[in-house]
Amino acid sequence: MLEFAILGLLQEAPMHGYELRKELTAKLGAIRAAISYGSLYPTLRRLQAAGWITEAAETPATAEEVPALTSRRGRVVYTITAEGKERFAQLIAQAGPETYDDTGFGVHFAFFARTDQATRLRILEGRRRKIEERREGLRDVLGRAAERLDAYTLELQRHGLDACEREVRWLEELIANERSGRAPTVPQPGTAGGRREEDSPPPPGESRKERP
Amino acid sequence: MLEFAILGLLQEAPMHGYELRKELTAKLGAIRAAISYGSLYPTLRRLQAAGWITEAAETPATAEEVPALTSRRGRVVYTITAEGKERFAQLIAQAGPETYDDTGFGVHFAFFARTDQATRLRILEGRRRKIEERREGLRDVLGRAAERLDAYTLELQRHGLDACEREVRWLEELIANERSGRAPTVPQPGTAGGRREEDSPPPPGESRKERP
DNA sequence: GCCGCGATGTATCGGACCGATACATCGCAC
DNA sequence: GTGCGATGTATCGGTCCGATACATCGCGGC
Repeated sequence: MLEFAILGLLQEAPMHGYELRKELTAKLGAIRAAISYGSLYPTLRRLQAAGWITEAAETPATAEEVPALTSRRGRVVYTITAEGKERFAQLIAQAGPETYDDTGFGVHFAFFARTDQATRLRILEGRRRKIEERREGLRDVLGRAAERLDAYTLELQRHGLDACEREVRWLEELIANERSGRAPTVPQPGTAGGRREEDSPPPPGESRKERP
Repeated sequence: MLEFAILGLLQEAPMHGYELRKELTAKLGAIRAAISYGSLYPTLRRLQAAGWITEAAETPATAEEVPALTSRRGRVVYTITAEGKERFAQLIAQAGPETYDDTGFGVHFAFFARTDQATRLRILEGRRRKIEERREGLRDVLGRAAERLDAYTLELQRHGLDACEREVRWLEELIANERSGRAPTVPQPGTAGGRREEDSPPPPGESRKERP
């Protein structure tokens, strides 16, 4: 998951760790609290070892001025490689069942602007199915096992059920939108030619179809 | 978290691993998919080593009938000890900031029937504060950094913001309800006078001192 | 002048939890 | 009589978190 998010973010610009964490937190704020350095740095090292990103100590722009007086630990800037972009594309293409759990879905969704329409649709439908299953499970418990559970547990289930129903509706809208809207499929990694606009996705969701 | 949930569940009845997982999944279905055996069994071992639960191989009721013909691996039934109950009470009393994240809150909430009212209130308010902070963060991003993000990411934030607002409202209701005396449930009065027989709520400091 | 303090910045360590996997038994439908 | 899904116990590698440590920088207050 983190690997995917990092590769996705670094395609927008090279960054150092701290910055990466901030951007990650901003982009994924809706689904995760904040990425821990305890996972970020080891993952960066792993990605570098795999050749998907390169690491470069920041050169002090004021060149010879500041030599090695205090052995300043410079910021380390990470840049994605061609292999890294390839890897990212591969991860998108693979997008399987693990992509449908809460975190996995959220992270993939956050990078839908870099995902082709067919895959977007596949992920949205997979997620919907998963949530529908969870919804049925909750309905079962609320129906059949209600008397075995205390009132607080039941209230928790009700709240969860409500969230499920709401998310299914949200997904329905997104799916309908994706299908009808003619998907100006965004910058495809690999297809070198053409526009390098990083955000020109189709307008998703939106739709204020509230009861008037 | 798992430790807490196991100690809580085993106070209702002794169980073996498989059963424990099923009950756990039913009780926490709203917040977690399913507990993995890869965490369940090691945790059981840890709890046993700490003396909070005891492990007993199930005795084949049909005693001498089935000796050691196939070296039948019997089911292992776990029972909570007095120290275990103490530990559970202690975990409730400690309930700090880690209790306010998604999973931690959910698990604690699921055992509110075994939690005294003051602690319930503290947890609900801590959770509310936390969600309010997340909400403000999302509003910030949607307000200030909106043009930096693509339409999908924005839609994700909007959906997250909506969920936050909804949860805050839910918590408000629960808190008001908790303060105004009795009744765990929020919207439905439903369950009238029924007394639960299996969950005897005799937690550390329940009963009187209610503020009508 | 200098002192604390919060933001920036890199990094490690132990532990919690997951997903895949393995293996064995039981009852039942085909 | 055989396959197959539910029941049942268990391990292993890997991901990620929370706590912690340490260093620099700019700023306001004393």
